[in-house]
Amino acid sequence: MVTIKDIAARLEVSASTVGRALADDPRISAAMKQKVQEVANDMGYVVNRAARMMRGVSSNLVGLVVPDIRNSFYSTIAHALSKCLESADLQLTLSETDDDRLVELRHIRELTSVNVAGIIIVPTARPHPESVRLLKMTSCIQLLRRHASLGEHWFGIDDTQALFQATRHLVELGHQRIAYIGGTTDLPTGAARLQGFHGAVAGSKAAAHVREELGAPASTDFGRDAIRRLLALRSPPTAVVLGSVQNTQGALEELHASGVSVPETLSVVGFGDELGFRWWGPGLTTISLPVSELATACGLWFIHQLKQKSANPAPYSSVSPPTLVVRGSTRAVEAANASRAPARSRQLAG
Amino acid sequence: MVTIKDIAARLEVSASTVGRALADDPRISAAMKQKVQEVANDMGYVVNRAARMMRGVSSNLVGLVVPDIRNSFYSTIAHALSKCLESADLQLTLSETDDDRLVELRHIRELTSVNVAGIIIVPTARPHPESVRLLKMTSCIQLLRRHASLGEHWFGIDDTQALFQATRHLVELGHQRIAYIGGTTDLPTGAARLQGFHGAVAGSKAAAHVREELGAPASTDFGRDAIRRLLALRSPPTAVVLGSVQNTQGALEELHASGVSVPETLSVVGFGDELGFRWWGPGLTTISLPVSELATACGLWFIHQLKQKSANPAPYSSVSPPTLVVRGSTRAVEAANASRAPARSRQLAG
DNA sequence: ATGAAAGCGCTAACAA
DNA sequence: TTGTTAGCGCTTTCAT
Repeated sequence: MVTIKDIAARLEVSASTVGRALADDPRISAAMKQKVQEVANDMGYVVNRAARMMRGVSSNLVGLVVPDIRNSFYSTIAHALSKCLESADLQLTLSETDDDRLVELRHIRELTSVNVAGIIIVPTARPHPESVRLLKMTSCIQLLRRHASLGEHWFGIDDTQALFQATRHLVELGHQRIAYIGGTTDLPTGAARLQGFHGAVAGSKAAAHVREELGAPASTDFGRDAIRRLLALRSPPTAVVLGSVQNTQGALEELHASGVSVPETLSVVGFGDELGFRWWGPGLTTISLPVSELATACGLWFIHQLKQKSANPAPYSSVSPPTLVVRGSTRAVEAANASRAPARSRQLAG
Repeated sequence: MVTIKDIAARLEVSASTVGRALADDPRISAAMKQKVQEVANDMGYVVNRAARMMRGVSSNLVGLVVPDIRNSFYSTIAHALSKCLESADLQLTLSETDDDRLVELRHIRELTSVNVAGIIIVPTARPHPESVRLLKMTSCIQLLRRHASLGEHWFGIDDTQALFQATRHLVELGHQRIAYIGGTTDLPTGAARLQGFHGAVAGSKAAAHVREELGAPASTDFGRDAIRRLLALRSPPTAVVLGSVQNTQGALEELHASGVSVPETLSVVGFGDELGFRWWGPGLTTISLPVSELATACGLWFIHQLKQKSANPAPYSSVSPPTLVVRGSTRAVEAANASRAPARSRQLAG
């Protein structure tokens, strides 16, 4: 490895001169800078970040901590952040937690030990106290999910609004037996989405016939099974709204496999707008979330915050609005349906 | 930050004792190790990797360099590697090149400057000479794509075989006017796939009626446009085989949008087996690639190689076989079709 | 079984 | 404008 000393030796100047020249220090003459640059290039010099870090400067590494990068939400985020941080000469490191707080802790430990410039995290449901302690010492931004103990910096999506819109759409189409398939309320996102769902049916005729299937949000299997259970009911729902991408994917597979006619028998509103949702059956009506924009906003803010380098940057949080994309998988309950099915339900309710 | 010295001070021993205890050095008494561990935990000590690295030890960072993490190939790889490396206490850093050799160079520079333990890379078509030089100094494994200048370590897929199988399937179904949509031959993968396609039609009646649409493999738009062009031909193909995931996705969207009946009018073989390909129209017949397994194998090998820490590890490369998954989007040319269409083609060929 | 001390490559305070 | 020197936290001889 060629070091600053090697360059200094070759030019017969001191190491600090070279160091300063490389750092574009105003005290160094242009001529010297020029020469240093040349020799550095010639010898193939690359800074040793480790050494630099020992002088207190934090690294140019930014930790991204997500549950699973295969989830397109997170790969979209990783991409957007990577692009964004690149312009500030920052490198992204990737850590996957699998939604396990111990794995999360291990990764956070790792990240602190390499002195990351900061951490952008989609936290697990209840982070380990030690994780919390470590994150307090770093500049940390939360993404999508928000956990109070991890500080005020948060970029997220209005999950309540998302499910409210989705469900409202079904209510307005006249659906009364509406089911929700989504994550449990452990995660703040799960709770918020469920709340949106309830908010939308509240006060409508649908309120009495609502059914929830809550499970692991990151599992396609759960989505599949939930659909199966719903279809097996004596009076199955006429519409279903999904509360997570994976659950949606599982549900779509099951619906496709079981040959249920959508939207004739069942209206479906998905969560997220994955590639392929457009061509699922009649086209999936779904909630589209501005994930990429969110991540970019987060990255920009992170860089900004880093530049300030004030010990306690102003807390900031932002919520982005979701959009409902209406395609073919939802329609108004048919007259026949409306007279037959609700009659049954009414009995149940009464 | 609590350092080794702080622990030493508290225990009233020397820093080296603490260091050794933490490193589980055999010369330290069990009792001392015990005490050191306790105090370290108590004070919340985390190693300073930068300091450690200055002592010559390379970091626990492994650079993963891919074109675009949103591509599910690469996110699958990132996931598998991350899981795999985690067990060896290694961290993955993520770099996206966008298939731009200058961006690639920047990232590789960055990675060398943080002294990564190694780099796992899906190289661009023609890496910059400086990139090549830098990579020579690191332990580097190539994934999927292979560039001779980057050494012998490579884990990939038999691309030729993949397209051979896919195309052969169509030939055996009696198709004669078969089109190929895929990447240009700049990339070794593109060249290999095209070769597989040609190999499969060679000697068959289809050989004379083959048509190629070569473009950007990472572009869904190209797939969309290519399909449009093919359908507009006076004598359009009866079957099409795809040579990249994104091209496939674009093609599927276009076919869905334009309402072409598959497989009646056109048989389609996709590339890769994405979530959603199963439910596209009649189910997409496609080439499934063992990407996750590949990445795991690569990760395991990387760890193995790291442990050897011999200067020149034995070069190794491995090719994994693809599998053809037959679903509804391909079928034998109909009798009517077989008599009508080829008649036309034969005139063209004659 | 433990301690003292040197030094990794770089930066920054202090000198010249 | 450039040089000298100290020290970041850790590992690793060499001593004890």
